[in-house]
Amino acid sequence: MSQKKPYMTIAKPTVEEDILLSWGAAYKKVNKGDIIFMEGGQSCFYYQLVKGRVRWVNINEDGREFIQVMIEEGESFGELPLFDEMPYAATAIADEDSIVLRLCKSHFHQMVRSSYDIHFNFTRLLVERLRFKFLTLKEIAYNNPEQRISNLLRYYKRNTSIGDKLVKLQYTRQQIADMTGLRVETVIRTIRNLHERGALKIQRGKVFF
Amino acid sequence: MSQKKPYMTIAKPTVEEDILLSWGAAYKKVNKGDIIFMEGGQSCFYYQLVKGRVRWVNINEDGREFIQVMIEEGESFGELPLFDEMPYAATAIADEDSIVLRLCKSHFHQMVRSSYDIHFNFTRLLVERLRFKFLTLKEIAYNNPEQRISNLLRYYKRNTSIGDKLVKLQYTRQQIADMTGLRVETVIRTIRNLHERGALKIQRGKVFF
DNA sequence: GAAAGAATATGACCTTAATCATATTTACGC
DNA sequence: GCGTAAATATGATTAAGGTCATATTCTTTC
Repeated sequence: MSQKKPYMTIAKPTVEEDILLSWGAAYKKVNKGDIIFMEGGQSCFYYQLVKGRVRWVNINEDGREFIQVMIEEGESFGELPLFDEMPYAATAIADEDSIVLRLCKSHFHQMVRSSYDIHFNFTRLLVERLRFKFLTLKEIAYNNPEQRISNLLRYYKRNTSIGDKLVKLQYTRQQIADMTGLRVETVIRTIRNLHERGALKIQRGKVFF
Repeated sequence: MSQKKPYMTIAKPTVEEDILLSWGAAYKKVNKGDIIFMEGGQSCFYYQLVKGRVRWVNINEDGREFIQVMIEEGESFGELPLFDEMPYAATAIADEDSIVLRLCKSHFHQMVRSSYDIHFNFTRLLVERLRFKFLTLKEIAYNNPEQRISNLLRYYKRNTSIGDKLVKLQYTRQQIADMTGLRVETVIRTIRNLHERGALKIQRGKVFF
């Protein structure tokens, strides 16, 4: 039950907690389902996830979500507007009860200016995110559901496990669908197929690979 | 004929030419179709486009291209590996005869370290590219061909023209297809429809809007 | 451990864009 | 201006994934 969750960590803790605190950041508790900020809104804060999980999504007219990034512990989010003064590109929603660190915009800018290393970490983070987008985009543009899902899983595993021991997927089929632009049913069917062909294992609905 | 081309400029000149030159950058001529660097390869240089156009693409097993970014004059490209030491995420091909500025990796790092503003410009560029990826991804994931294409055109126009005077699209149908993950025929048909409904104009095959 | 609510599963049918084939128009070199 | 290559156009057919409806299994809570 209280097993260590194998998180999908795209980046290491962006900024050390104590550094953020020294610049005046404050902890904030958010409940599952809470909206932290909204697509199109103006930005006032830098956010970093301390505990929990946040999904960073676009929501279309029919209420369908597209998950742009799953934010895991230690990762920053909502930093785009802090660098280009544009509105938020997507909405941040707590995927589970979470704790975030929040630093106001002006202090954030001072902090970035104060240290090459901190600044470089952000540059690096953006590069990693961009790389992931390059990958996702070519997947979605050219591959069939099976390849899209397989490659997402491969990526997940690479960022989640050491060695090649079995990993339990921490996403629902719906979330996979929302990350790949497919429908739940298609994801379910595809994962079933992969299971039948031995490419992964389904145990009580959960995916292991 | 020699009209000023309304380029799609996602970013302003990333680094001023004379600054690059002072750090030891050298001009290099490339012919239309030349490969500047290849996906998966190791990176040795920073590149910036002086003249012409470069497409930055993933190519799949069947030889189909997916255009990740169209690089316009003044923009940098291939900088991802310089920040994260990973291989190139895509292949850069000269879309027309072009001139690039090339700066070796170590000098690039010194340059970035030397000036907060130069560093910040890169951060900003990455943010803009990331924003564009967010946009493209949600388009591709959730919209039909018509919306994908319309939104691409809208984005093109915003980055290309001042005011709302008519713009001539500088992309072929094939390139639109390679940017949206659709097929040429679909793009052709969709643009025809848009033309029929008065959303844009086709004159001798060229698109104006 | 029973009930309620998520999440997963599965079948039948339908729609949309891909595919393939071929024609026409436009651009370009000499 | 003629010939060739590239780009655009259009019809017929197909297949892949979406849609809808419903069932089953798993998880959580009291």
